[in-house]
Amino acid sequence: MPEAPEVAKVLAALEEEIRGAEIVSASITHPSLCSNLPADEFEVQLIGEHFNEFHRLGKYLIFEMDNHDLVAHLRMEGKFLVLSGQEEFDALDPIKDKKHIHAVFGLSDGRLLCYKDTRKFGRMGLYDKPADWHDLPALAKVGKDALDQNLTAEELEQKAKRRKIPVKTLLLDQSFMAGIGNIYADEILFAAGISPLTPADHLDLEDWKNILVCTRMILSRSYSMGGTTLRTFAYGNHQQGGFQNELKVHSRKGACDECGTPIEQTRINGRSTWYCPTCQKEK
DNA sequence: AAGTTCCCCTGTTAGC
DNA sequence: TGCTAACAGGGGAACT
Repeated sequence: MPEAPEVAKVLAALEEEIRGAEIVSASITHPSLCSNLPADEFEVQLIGEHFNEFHRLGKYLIFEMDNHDLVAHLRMEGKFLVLSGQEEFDALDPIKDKKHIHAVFGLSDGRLLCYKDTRKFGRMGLYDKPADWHDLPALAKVGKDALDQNLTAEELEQKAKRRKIPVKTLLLDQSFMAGIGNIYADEILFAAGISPLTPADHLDLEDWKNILVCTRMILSRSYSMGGTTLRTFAYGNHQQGGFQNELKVHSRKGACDECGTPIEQTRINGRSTWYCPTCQKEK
């Protein structure tokens, strides 16, 4: 479940390892991984390309190459592994690892960049370079990143005032604000003292200022802790996060840290949702 | 325009 | 103990 902090950790680790590297071979064994091109064409177009620049928008990873931009979304379980070479690949566990590697990119120094995704939900798109990477087709519907300093509470309030859906559902809408997933939506609303069930149009400008401050505080804190590892998240091949130890409501059973009221679990728009009925008021 | 439902996947967990 | 059903979840398509 990589959300903005986890995607940022993955991207930073990759940039450290493969910035400037050239792709000399490409093998895609799960064709639907490629969202906008046939897999064979995808493979051909990547040959000779270099990983020049690394960007993140919401939960998307953007690799600027020479003639293309590669846009990847890890969804729930996608991972990039950087292996020293074929020997290390051959030594992988066939059931736990090899079986779930759906793409292997050979680099000019002999290393292998592998994409592993147990549930095959992740996607990659390869596009001709646009003038601005914000213009990439895969990102057309993605709103401003939650950590974008140009994002204001005023525009959130404007967008939200015509929406009757629960505020939690709106926080998960990537066209509203990008980068928040199920874990941080719960944590942000706890920090803001707002019930996830509150209809979005019941919130005023002060509420949105509050939500935006809490969003930035929590996402930044989580990034500094290495992200949240609840199930399987890891970056830099094996490194796990630490923010799961600081979660106040998400996936927690038992008493609220602040007031002792039992944390409630419910389902909002099909998503498991945790909140404190005392600390978080419905408006 | 806004909201709802279904689908994609497979490993893990809950329940009988 | 062993089986099955439910669950986890982001985003996109199709629908009302």
